[in-house]
Amino acid sequence: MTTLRDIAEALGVSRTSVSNAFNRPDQLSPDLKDRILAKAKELGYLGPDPVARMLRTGQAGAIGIVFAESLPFAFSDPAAITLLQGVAAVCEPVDKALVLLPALDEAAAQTAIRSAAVDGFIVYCLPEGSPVMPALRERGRPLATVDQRPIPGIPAVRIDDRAGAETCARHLLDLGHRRFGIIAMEMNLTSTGGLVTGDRFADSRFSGTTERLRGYERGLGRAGILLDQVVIYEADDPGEEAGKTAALTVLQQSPRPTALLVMSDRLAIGAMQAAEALGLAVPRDLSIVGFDDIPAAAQVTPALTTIRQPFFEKGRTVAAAVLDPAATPDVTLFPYDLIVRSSTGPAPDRAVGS
Amino acid sequence: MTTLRDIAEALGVSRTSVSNAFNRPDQLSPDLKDRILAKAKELGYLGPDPVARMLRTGQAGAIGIVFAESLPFAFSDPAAITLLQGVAAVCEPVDKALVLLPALDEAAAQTAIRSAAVDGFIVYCLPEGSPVMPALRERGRPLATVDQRPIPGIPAVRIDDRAGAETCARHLLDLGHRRFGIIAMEMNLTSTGGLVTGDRFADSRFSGTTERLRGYERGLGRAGILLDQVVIYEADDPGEEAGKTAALTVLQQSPRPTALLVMSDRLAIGAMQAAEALGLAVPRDLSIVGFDDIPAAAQVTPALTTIRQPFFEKGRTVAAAVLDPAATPDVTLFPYDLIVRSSTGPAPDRAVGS
DNA sequence: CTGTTAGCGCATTCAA
DNA sequence: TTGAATGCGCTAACAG
Repeated sequence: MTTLRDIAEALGVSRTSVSNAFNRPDQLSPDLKDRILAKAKELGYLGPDPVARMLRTGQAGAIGIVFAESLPFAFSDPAAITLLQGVAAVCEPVDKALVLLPALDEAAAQTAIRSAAVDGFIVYCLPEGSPVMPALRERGRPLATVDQRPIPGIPAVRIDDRAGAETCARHLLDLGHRRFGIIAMEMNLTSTGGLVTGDRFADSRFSGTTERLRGYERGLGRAGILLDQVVIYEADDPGEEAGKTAALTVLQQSPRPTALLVMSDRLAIGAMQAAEALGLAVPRDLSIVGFDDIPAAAQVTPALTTIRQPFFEKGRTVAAAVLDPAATPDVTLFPYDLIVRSSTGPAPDRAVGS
Repeated sequence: MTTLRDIAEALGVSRTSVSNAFNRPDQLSPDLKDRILAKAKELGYLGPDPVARMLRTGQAGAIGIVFAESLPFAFSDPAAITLLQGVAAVCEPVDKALVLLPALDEAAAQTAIRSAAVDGFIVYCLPEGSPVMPALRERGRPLATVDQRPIPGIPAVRIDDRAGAETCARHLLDLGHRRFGIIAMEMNLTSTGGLVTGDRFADSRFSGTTERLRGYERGLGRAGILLDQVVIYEADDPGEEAGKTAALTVLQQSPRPTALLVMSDRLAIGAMQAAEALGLAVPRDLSIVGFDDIPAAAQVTPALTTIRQPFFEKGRTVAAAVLDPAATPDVTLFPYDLIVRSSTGPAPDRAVGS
């Protein structure tokens, strides 16, 4: 392998000059520069080794983003993709590459994190208590979190999930619904899913799940409805299929809920499929409200009522936080909006005066 | 900053032992190991510096993937996402991180490529003649390309786009269509789009675009139809909106085409929106065939007839090629399939015997 | 404009 | 088991 030094020696010039020929061509007489470049080509020099440069300069030129899931899984999540777009939108102009780091296998993740050449880490949706977090802190690089429980001293960006969920519940209450089902996201990475009771969520490792459940609870509480009185099903993964499975069970309870509070749009879309399979018309027989407002939410039929949150902006903001930690507030709370579309309507009981 | 040496000195042991304490804990007496780890913690040692280790070992533990577009754009492409899933599926088990590198700005891309700490590069859909390619070769790392013109000596994975496109044309011909419109993908990164003639495509820098056009040409040729006799519109970007714009123009030509050959599903979905806006029923008044079979193709109404290609598998294959270049054939051609759904039907003229 | 000097932090021989 | 020595390839000061 040819190095800087080889070409310096071959030419009888200093290593600095060779380095300059590549990095600061204007600090060199054009003639010398050309001779150096020519000789470099002749010797098959591949250009300054990026790793050696990093070692010398202390700059990696990349920022890492760690996902709680496996990467193929993460890519199936439209919310994560949009977030990534926001991150990329700020990294690209400042010439930082993006390094994707999965954290499903926590041991592997720790190794990956310890050996990633990055200038900082974005941490997405990690469950509480994950051993990945300590590994991250040990790297001593700037950190910022998105969509997870804020950690003191580390910039966090998120929305008020609890308030968003409460808004969903109130929307349904306002429409006259009184019998509810809840389809919950996973409580932790190894959930097997199934019917659960509200108190189980005390153990939830995912902040979004916990908060949204509390929001539903608070919202329903305004009508005197307790979580014990509602059917809760925890999905076993974030996909549409899991939502369908969940809804199939929830909708066979009696009395059948007239409204479903669903913690994510993907699950909600699955729930709509379940309703169709059961011959239930949405929203006539059943109202469904999702969460997130992923692009598909507006495209399904009927279009999904949901909570919109600004994933792209959130991505931009975390990226900026990692790039300039000093200038970043401890927690950035983004606004959310209830987007009322066609999947929610008046409670059927009401129509018959019950 | 604390280093290996600091802790070695503080403890009066060798640097080797400290290194071993972290990397080969079993090569050390448990007692010494514990003392080292304790002292490391005490001194605030962050663990072996990944960059220094890379320099020493020559392994970056990551593979790069370069996109022709900007990253936010690339992420909006369902095909790219699925490909990425495949790539991730093979990188994850072997503990390689994924480094995303945009190449829209070619100068910036060259710098990014020269300074990326990766063990190899996957190159996706780069236009022919891009200056990014030479920069990539100069790095002297394993390379593999997907969905672009194969370069001798570099493993390539793709499908036979030309044959796939020909299949689309024949399908429509078989249904009795004789008046066609073509909605083409971009010919190069700076296309402004608009109505074009077939010969313009001689200049196309994107292999998929060129090949698919040739395929349409060959297919239509079987019925004696020349490209001159069909309306061709080049979209100015890959998104649905561009497809709608294109179709709006194409469908206002007279005589109006009864069938649209569209080079991608995203454009085709846009074209369906255009048809709807013009009050044209698909497939009664207009047949549309896409390309790629992205997930949305099955979900739109009517469901899109299209060419399915195995993006996930393609991702796995390129990744494997970069990881083990020796074991890789020069070009891997994947199969494709015409998926006939509801967006294509008999030509309307035929019904009235014209 | 050009060269000299001095490490960046580590892992890997090899010998003890 | 442990340690000493060596250099991976580069760039940033600084001096000429």
